[in-house]
Amino acid sequence: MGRAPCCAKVGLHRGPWTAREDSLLTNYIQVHGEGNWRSLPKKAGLLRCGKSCRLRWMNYLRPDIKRGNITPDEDDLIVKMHALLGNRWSLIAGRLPGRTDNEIKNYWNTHLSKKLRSQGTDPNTHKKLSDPHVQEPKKRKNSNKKKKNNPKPQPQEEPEKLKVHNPKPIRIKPLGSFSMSRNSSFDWTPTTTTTTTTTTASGTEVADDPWSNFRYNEVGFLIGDDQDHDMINCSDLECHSGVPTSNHTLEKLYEEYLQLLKTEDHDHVELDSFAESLLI
DNA sequence: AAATATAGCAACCGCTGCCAC
DNA sequence: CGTGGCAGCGGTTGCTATATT
Repeated sequence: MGRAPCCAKVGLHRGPWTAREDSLLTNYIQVHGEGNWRSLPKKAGLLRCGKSCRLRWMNYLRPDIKRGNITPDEDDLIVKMHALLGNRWSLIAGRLPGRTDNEIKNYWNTHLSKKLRSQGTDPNTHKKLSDPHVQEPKKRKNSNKKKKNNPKPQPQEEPEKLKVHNPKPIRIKPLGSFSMSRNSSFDWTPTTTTTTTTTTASGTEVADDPWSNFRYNEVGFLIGDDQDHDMINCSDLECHSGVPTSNHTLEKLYEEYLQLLKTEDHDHVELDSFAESLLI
């Protein structure tokens, strides 16, 4: 089909990112902000496809990324959100501050689907399997025949794991007067790194209520009534501070969701419609 | 200790939807 | 209204690390 590829493949770097490339990309975005991915690599002095730059930034370099150690609460939330939303990883990720869609997708595929299966639940339908052992995940095709040929050029060191929270902006489908602009970018500057901490490997600060994550992240996702923000970001500081948010429907929504979940054998139709409402 | 299998995750690919013209 | 360009998303692949034989 006549469409040109997103970038010319010739002369562009592919595969793992080097520390220098990471640095170039990070520095550029810190100065100019996100967006214009197509032209970004050229301006930043990177021999990368814009798409690749975007992915690297979104999944690895963003300062608000929280890496590793998915907590049991997050685990539980992912399962519940998946039951509602299916494989809409970006939506699920939007409710887990600091987590990326890619990370959640990987976590689901490697951990949660197996866990559910072992519990006798079909990870796709979230219904009980008649025989938990019937549907084993299919084995991977490649068995790593060729190894060590092309050692991965690892960055000299892991990017610093900043304990910053800028809950991921969520793309919301336009509804009425409220619309999203795809070109919106959050203006992150290093000064924002003073925001509060979140989960760490050694200890979690997640509240006892497993839905606290859900609740506060919802704030960052649905606000928009009284402002013209296209993408809403909400720091932990704001979200944990107890300051009432501008949207009471959030609480309502959350309560409604809780009610639905409380009923053990919840009606799927209701849940589906609730999920629909989340998408709007 | 070496070979092989498996797990985990970063990155790529290609499609879709939105927006501007 | 149709078309093209772009960003974003989800599925898949490829590579490394770790476990097992």
